[in-house]
Order: sequence, then structure tokens, then C-alpha cells
Amino acid sequence: MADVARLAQVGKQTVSNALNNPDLLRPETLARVTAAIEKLGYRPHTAARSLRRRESRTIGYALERSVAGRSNAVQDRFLHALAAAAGYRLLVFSADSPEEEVERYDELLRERAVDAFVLDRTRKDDARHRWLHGKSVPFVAFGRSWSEQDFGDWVDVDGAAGIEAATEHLALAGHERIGLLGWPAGSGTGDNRVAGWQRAMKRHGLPVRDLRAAASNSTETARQAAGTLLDQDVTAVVAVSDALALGCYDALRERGLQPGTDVAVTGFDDSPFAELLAPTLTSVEQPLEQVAEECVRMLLARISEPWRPTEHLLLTPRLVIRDSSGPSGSGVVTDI
Amino acid sequence: MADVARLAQVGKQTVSNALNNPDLLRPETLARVTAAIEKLGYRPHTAARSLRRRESRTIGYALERSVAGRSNAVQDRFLHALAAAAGYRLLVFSADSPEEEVERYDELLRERAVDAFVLDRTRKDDARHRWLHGKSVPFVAFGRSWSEQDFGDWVDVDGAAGIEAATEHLALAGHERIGLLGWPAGSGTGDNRVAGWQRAMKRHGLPVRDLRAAASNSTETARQAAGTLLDQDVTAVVAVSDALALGCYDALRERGLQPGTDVAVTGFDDSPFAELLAPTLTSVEQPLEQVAEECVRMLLARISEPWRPTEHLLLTPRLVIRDSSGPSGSGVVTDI
DNA sequence: GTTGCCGTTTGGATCGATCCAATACTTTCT
DNA sequence: AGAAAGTATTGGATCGATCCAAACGGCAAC
Repeated sequence: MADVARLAQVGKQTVSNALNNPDLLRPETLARVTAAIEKLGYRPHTAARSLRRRESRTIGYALERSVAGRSNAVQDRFLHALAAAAGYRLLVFSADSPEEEVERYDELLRERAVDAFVLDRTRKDDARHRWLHGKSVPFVAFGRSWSEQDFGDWVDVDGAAGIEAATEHLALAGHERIGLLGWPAGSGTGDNRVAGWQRAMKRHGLPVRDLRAAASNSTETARQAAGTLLDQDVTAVVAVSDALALGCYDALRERGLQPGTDVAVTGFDDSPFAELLAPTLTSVEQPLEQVAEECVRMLLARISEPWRPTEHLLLTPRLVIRDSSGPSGSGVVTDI
Repeated sequence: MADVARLAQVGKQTVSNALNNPDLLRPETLARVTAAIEKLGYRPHTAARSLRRRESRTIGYALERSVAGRSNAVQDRFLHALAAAAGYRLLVFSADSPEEEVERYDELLRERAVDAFVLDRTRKDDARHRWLHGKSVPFVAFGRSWSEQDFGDWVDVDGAAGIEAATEHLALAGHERIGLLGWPAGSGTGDNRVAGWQRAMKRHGLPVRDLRAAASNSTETARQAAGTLLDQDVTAVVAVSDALALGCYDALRERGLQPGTDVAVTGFDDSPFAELLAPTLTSVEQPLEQVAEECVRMLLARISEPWRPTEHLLLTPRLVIRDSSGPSGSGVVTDI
């Protein structure tokens, strides 16, 4: 910085002002300083700046243990979008359990390595929210806080609306017995998605009784659960995840049926393999780039104005129509 | 730190020594200081430490733009393993092109925000290597430097050995006409994998003529390429990626054939969907945790000893045998 | 009892940028 | 022309830890 000041014939403070309060400088001086900065390729020293400013301008994000066989595509795309959201640096760390995650939070905060956190994969009564809230650490969650209390800001994707759109799409194509392949009851995300199916079915006056089955994301249970739906003579299956949809493909083939032709299938998340399958899988795509953008926006707002009221944002996903939902034209994307 | 010093009845320097050179202290004093640190929950301020030490103890990693339809599972798992590798902090940033990546390198270095980088997805004559080497910035690449010159350390997975093992597995099961489904010639990774197939075929005295087809990772071209192999009456197909293997599944079904039963298929990368498919896909799994560990080890060595000779490490992948390669027992994992 | 030595502990300077208070400068008005 | 008012610029102190060199303590030897 001293070099820049010397070259521009000004004091070091003026250089600092050029960077942080450019409007305080006379245009002529500013130009001279800027030119010097450019010429020397000067960039302020992160650590020195953090030390004086008493903030790191870094946000923390915990990578959760990747569960074998489960697609992390969502986390991956989200992280990417987060990193792109400008202004702040992004520090990632791994944690294998919520407890360990909170422990790492504590360390990072004590070390003043981060100013705030972005949470992902929120659970019911998530310990992280309470802890961060208690310490008044700024944070945003990707995912609703499924508990009663309102701990902080969040952005989420309206899973119910996504599943509703998929169901609607099938109903409009003439299907009447539309089964739902979900997760075991109890997970906020899962139950929410089921509600979307119920809404659409009710609106179209279609039956829901015995048309619902649950399975974890493993192939075996998914196939069995899909089987029970097929026994109910469904002509279409709405799955709450792409993995479950894949299990449904299997169940169909076991019975000599062809997904997309004999029975329509839809998934959720628009995983990378959705368009690699045959038939390509109709799925619900989450607007992760937008989620990330909004997360950053909320976080910055929270940091600069800690006492503002909490903000909640529910974004609408898109239905990506491909071949598995019937011959209605692949690749068509429908905004809900 | 002053608080800790006061509580432990020592000077601040002694506290610093307790953290950085514990063996300089009398055991008794060390215990007193440690107790005080514990009691106050003290952790050294990252920025202050970086400033004085003139190093950030942070490594940078560029997230590349996720290509639609392409599995990022490898990057995802690798990043996770990297974050777990202790001692250093991990700063991620996004870059949409190699040029932009180098630009971000430059900024981060000027700001002293990172000390070193981990590169991923190396290309032929990668601009990043040359640039980092030119600035003598410590770095390790996950992926060989496919160029003639030897720019820096790398860790890579022996793709040829993986494909060779898959081919071997099929040959031992009695297959004689084993086709290879590869990428268009020219990519280092792709050509290397092809070589593994050739090696195994030669060793078993099997024909390779006209048993090789190339396609990009898109379903359409993969299906066509797989079709040309099937026209050659292959009884097994070794694909150099899981996406291509999936294209092969499609081609088989188009002809009324069943993957795994009528024609054996293997993939590469052990993507999350490999065990979700029906039949489950035999694939080659990269030891990403080990790759990450070795990357960190090499990086630390390079940082502490800049002039050491470059180190190259080729790790061996494992063949994960599932149903698609025939009825030889699913889930069996073979070390090569 | 004093000196000398070794190993531990201490105060002061430093890293690079920002904050604060004070000075130099410009402009305008009397 | 001189003074007031406001703006642009400057020097000095500061953030929290580490490095350095100097002082301190205990212990053994004379």
C-alpha cells in the first residue's frame, strides 16, 4: 500500500479511501490512485484487512458426509452457485454429524475465520438453528426450519408445488389412478411433497386411497413399494425423488411394462442421470442458482442489520417434462 | 490472548509458545497455560496470525461449472475428502473457464488469501500448471499433467488399470468379443483408459479389431455408438464412463436385449446411480479419499520444502462388481 | 558467598490495512 | 485582501498474534 501511495504521490490513507470511500476523493486524485493500483497490481491484504475491520468477509458452509448411493447433485450445484455469489469468500469444511458441525462452527467463530454460515439440509428441530440463534451469529438456511419456533432466515423450494405440478401434468394427460411414491412419513420435506400430490388429486376429483407407498432411497425398498402401487392398477407414479423413480422403472420392467409407455413416471431433483435414462425422466428441477443468490442476499442483509425481522422465501421449482411422463413432447419445461 | 496470559500468570509470549512451541515451556507452566486456554475457550485469531506469519494456511480449490447431464459426483466426493484433510482451511471459488480460473488464482494470491492450490480435471497442456509454476506457487493436481513438461506434483488414478481390470473380469467370465465404448480420441484420460482395454485383450489373445466405438457422454451418441458395437456381435461392453454404460443399456433394450443377462456391461466412476439401476452397474471406483489425502500430504511437503523434486503418484482404483457384468455375484469388490 | 551458565520467561517491535483526529487546501463571501 | 466554511489529505494509533533479543530465574561450581 505504501508503494501505491508513493507512486500516486499521496498518503497511504488516501489509497485506503480510494478503495473504501472513493467518493471522498477528488476525481483527479482518485484516477491517479487507481492508475497506480492498476500498475502495481495491488490488492489489499486479506488478513490485515480482517484484523483491523474485525470481520472476515467469509461465510462458512458444511459439507455433509455423502451418503453412498445417494445423489449429492443438489448439494453440488448449490455450492457452486454459492461460490459464484460475489462479495464474500466461501470456506467449506466437512462434518459428519450435526453435533460435529456445531463444534466446527464454534471453532471457526472463535478463530474469527468466518462471519456467518449457510446451512443446508435442515432437519426437524435442527440443533444448529438454536445454537447459532443463541450466539446471535448471522446465518441463512437452505430449507425451512421445520420446527415451531422461528429461528432465523431461510430460503426453500416449494416441494409441494413441484409435486403438485407433476401430478397436474399427469392428470391433464388423462391419468386417473396416479400413485405417489414417497419417503417414510416424518421427514418435513417428504410430507410436504406428499401434500402437493394430495392437493392436485383433490382438485381433479381423483382417488388417493391406497395409492400411496413409502420407501427409503434404496433400490430394493423402492422397487417393492412401487410394486404395491402397480398392484393397485395405477397408470402413473409420482415419485418424490429421482432415486425412487428409478426404483419404479425397475418394478415396471420386472412386470414386463415399459416406463413412459405403459405407466408414466416422474421424479424430483432433476439429477444428472435424469436425461441419461431411457426413457428420459420427467423431473422437478430446483432453482438452486436462485436459492443461492437469495441466501447470500439475506445473509448480507442480516449482517448489516442484525435486528431486522426474519425473512422466509419459498421459491417455485420447474417441471422438466421428458419421455417418462408420456408422449407429450420431451424437453419441454413448464414454469409452475 | 492477554486474558489467557493474565489468568495463567504468565506473559503473552508464553501463551504463544504454549501453542506453537510447547516443548519450550516447563511442563508445569504449560499445564497452567493450557488450563487457562481451555477455561476461556481461547482460539488464536486467524487474521492476526496470518498477518504476522505471512501465510494464510488456506488452500484454494476451483469449482468448475457443472456441465448439464454430467455427473459431478467425482468432484463432490473429492471436495469432501479434501475438506476433511486436516490442518488447512479450504477456500472454494467458482470459475467457468481455465482463463477465469487463473485470474482468480492471481487475485487470491495477491490478497494473500491462500497459500496454495489444488487443481482438478487437468487437461492437455493445462494453462494453470504453467502459470502457477511460473509464479512458483505451491500446488498439486488431481490428474496427470498430460503435457511433455513436468510442471509440479500430481496424484492420479490409474484409469487404464481400472478398465483393464473390468476387461479382465469379463474375459475370465468367458467373454471373447468384448467391445470398448470410449470417448472421441484426443483426451488424455480417455485414451489412457482405452489402453487398459487393449492390454487386457492382448494378454488374453482376444480380437480388438472393429470392437471399439466412441461417443461423447450424451445419451444419443452413446446409444448409437453402443449400437455399432452390438452389430459386431459383442457379448460384453466396457464403457469408460457410467454415462456411456447407461447409453449402452438403452441400445440393448432397443434391441430387446437385457443388460447383464444377454450382454455384460461395465462403467467407470461408480456414480451414485450405479447401484440404483436395474441391473445394478458394475463400475470402477476411484479412491477419492486417498487421492485427497495424498494431495494434501504432497502440498504440505511442497510448501515446507519448495525445492524438493516433483512427486507423481498413480493410485489404483477398485472394480465394484454388480449385476450388469453377469451372474458372478453382486456387490463383490475386487482390489486390482 | 559469589560467579557463571543454561533454559525459561519477558517486553518491545512488527505484519498491512483501517479508524480517528488533526492539518492543509480550496472556495466563497465580506 | 482577509476570514470563514467546507472539503481533501495527512500522520499516528490500533487490531491480535508472532518474532526477536534481552532479562530473569534456578542451579552447580568455584
